[in-house]
Amino acid sequence: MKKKKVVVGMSGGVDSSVAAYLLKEQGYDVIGVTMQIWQEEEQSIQEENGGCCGLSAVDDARKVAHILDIPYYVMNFREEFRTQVIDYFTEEYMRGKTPNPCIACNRYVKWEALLKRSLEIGADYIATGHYARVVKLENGRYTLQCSATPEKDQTYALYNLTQEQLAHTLMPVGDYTKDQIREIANTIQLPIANKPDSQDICFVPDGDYASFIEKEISEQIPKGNFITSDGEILGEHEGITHYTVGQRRGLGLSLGYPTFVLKILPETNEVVIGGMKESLTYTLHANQLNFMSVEDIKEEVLVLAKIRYNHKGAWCTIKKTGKDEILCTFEEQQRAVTPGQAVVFYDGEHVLGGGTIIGE
RNA sequence: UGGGCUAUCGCCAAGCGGUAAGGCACAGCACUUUGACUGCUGCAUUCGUUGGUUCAAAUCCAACUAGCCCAG
Repeated sequence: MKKKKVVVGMSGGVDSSVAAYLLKEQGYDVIGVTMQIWQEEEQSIQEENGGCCGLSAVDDARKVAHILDIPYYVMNFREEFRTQVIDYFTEEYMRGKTPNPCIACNRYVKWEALLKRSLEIGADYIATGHYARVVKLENGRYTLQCSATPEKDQTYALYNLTQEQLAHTLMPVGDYTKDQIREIANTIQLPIANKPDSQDICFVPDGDYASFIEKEISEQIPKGNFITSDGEILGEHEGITHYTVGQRRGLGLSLGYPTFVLKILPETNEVVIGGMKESLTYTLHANQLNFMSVEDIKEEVLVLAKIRYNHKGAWCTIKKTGKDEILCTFEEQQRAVTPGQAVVFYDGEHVLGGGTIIGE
């Protein structure tokens, strides 16, 4: 029987390197690929930050591919990354929303552009080093199952994948814990075994995303007023792109009690501020839905929902309120429901689906 | 111009003769493949100024300065 061919997206990090190794051990015909998506920054900065998708990655990934004795290529996805991730990122912030670039990158760059090109070169699957598991259910649908390590579960960032994409996806790392993965990397003596985990937005290595946006659109974001929910002016803000709903630090407002961003109003260029209690809500509306373990939902369903990465999850009932709109009613109040962020629904260990948060 | 009140960290604010609480803000670190949240640590050798009383004053007294309130 002919070996199945799989393209592994290699970032040069521990997880994707071990993913390649595991697949090779499992008998796949493995091809290593690093996606070139962003290449402005200095290599030194990139390395310090351990970006997940930078170009310094190429050197490391190439070394690993050599050690594993698999073919290795670099593919250019800068155009897709620019339109699907960077443009989306800046546009969302300009609209007063808070985007999640990793989710967009996964959906449109990794699982659309990379998958397409991989299939073109004869691959059966693409694989990544994500901590998640692809499973096929009895109803015939593909979905994601939470990683073996709950603390390291990355299904949230992948909720947006389609059935077609999942059918061609392998995530071998999801069956292991982070410690086990590092152990494997050490055992097979990968030079990157102790490379730190990636974090922060990969195309904003210094973490100053607000300045990045101003550079992108080459104009100054206008200042405006901080107001209370009653409309009282509290002070001046640095431009709506500097804020996100739920944010506390960096407001410079001293009202005597902790204050949070409640709403961002791009029409009036105002940022609404209030106390902890005001940031709580029982409900959430979302659209741009994507279902995974089921084709759609007709009745109300009780699910566990995550409204941000690293959210522990909260019980709620979900109910469709339109063709592409859903209402989520939580059993307990949730803090800082943030427009632009994703809400992901879990049916036990499986991803039921998710969407983009519109508001309360 | 009389009379009264108040002046303590960027903001609010304890302190009432025994050697500067706390909250907010801010900074750093941790956490984190998004933005955030959260946690930890730091943050007035000094109490409007100048004198005085006292072993000892932010705390008592005096003058000065500034602000607030009432009377004109």
